[in-house]
Amino acid sequence: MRVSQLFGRTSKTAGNDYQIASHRLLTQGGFIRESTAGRYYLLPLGLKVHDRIIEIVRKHMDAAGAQELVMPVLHPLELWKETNRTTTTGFELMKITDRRGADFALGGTAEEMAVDLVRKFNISYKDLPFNIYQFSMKFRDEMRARGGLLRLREFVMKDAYSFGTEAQFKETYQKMWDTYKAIFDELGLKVDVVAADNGYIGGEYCHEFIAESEEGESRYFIDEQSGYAAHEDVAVFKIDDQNVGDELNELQQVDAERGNTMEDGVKFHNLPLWQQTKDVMYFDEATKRYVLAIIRGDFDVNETKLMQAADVWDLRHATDEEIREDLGSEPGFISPVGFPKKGKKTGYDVIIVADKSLRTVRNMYGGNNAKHKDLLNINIDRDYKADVEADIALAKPGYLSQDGGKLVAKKGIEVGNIFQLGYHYSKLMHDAEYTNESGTREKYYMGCYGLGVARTLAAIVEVHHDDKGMVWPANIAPYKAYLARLGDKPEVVAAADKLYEDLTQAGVAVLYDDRMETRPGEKFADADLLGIPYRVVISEKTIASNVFEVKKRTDTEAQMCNQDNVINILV
RNA sequence: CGGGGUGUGGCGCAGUUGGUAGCGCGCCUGGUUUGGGACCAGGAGGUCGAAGGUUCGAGUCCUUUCACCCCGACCA
Repeated sequence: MRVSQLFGRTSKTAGNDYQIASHRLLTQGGFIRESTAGRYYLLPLGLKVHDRIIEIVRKHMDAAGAQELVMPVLHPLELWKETNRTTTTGFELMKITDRRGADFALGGTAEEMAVDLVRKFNISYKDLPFNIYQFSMKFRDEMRARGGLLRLREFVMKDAYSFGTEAQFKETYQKMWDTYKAIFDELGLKVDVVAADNGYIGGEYCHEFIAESEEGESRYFIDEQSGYAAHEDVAVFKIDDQNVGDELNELQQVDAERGNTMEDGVKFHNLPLWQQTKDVMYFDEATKRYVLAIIRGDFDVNETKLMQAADVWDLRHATDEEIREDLGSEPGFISPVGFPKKGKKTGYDVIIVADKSLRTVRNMYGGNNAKHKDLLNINIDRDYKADVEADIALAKPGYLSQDGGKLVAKKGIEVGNIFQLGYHYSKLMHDAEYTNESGTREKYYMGCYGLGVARTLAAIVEVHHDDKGMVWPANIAPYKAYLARLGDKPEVVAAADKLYEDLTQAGVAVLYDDRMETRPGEKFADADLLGIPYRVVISEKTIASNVFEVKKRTDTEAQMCNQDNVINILV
């Protein structure tokens, strides 16, 4: 491709809106252009890289035995109703109505479609297991698009869906795990594989593939000794016993003229923070229930774990008014002891969720559901009962993992994930069954596997760039070589044209900077900005000494070589 | 959705107490240049995000609205 013909132009500057390296460089380099927030034009250079990534993903998916197909982008809303996901999805479903009034969802993920397709075939155990996948545009009405391609409202996702028996699943999951590792490895992205929360997708466990980056939105922990890695949402850690040997003392009501923070409690009673109860009042808008989370005073509540434990999904903090007027308690003095089962005014149910850490401490102290009233020697089971007891504690840097090593906090870009779905969809959807060996129908066991192509592209730029521009790994660079012609003298033009043709003949993808009257500095700057792996220079000087100048994007020094060498280096 | 901010040629910005819109980059033409983003001369390009209002007069003041950026909840 000749630069003079290339659609999309580089830019020397970028505005203040481009705060993230990948966003700025991809825009300046003419790889992408914003349409509206979260929706981008992918320009010829950007599309080339996008396509290379797709090729690599496809190669590995096919090698893993997955089969590519394409599903409609408009999903009948009926299907989403079947799994009740019109109300529970994390991303807002985009909806659309056709001329007959039929409702469709713009596909944001396609579990229902995959099941619907498979059940049309009346499959048997002989067909299992199999894995189908597609590359398709996904639409998500994200609350906030961010960082250029990092969080889009429209993006191409590779989404795969596996079907099999429960016994077969482990191998399928492992195969996808290995496949993802191989994909990201080939793409030049180091990823951490991290246990995470299934969220709206459903199922019991999943793993995210996260490229470590300051610009990432995913926070996770790693125990570098044991290799334990988990998303902040699900990370578990070792909780030390405190005074579990102590006798249970008698529950005692005391006046407590104190402020309503945890520190105020510590100061007033002169007792350790870990002995205090932390009581956090939530309300779930989805199920209209109050959730009282209780945890040891030196820990914080992990809201994701809490939502899992309480089986709710639209949690917010309760307001002071709700706490006072509906629940008859007092902010800062909430206690599970004698806490109402229902809201007085609203009649909404209250669920008490106790963290496991409450088993590591005895004779706790905390509020008594009234201003300036506290309780001493609170003990679970004896003084209150929890509706749910679970791990709802938030991991923090420096805590010990269950394997004993220190948890180190990291940030990164989630470029892919693999989900165990189990029977989640096959139970919710009718006829999601196969015929087993004895001729009866059984639910199949599923998994799904997502990978965002554009986000991966952005992550690669985040990891591979310097102050001059992008630095593409050779296998996904839009072109292998940037041929910069300096000067427009006929002999220079002739030599450059010839090398361009020769390299092209030899199968080297060359971006030929044939722009007339463009000065050398600008051509070098563009070569650097675009991050093409090799830069070849032809000028009067190189012609005079009968050489070509070749420089790797990552090197500072160029080398001189003859034509055969150029081709050898670049092929 | 909550909080903060911004909308003026393709891009980056200026525009004072309201007086009829400017600078840099880029683009086009001609010329001089050509190894790290040149210089000279000329030129094109803007219903100032949109709608309403106040006023003799609005980029500027008021109201409404839309879009975009940043922080939070969410995700490939």
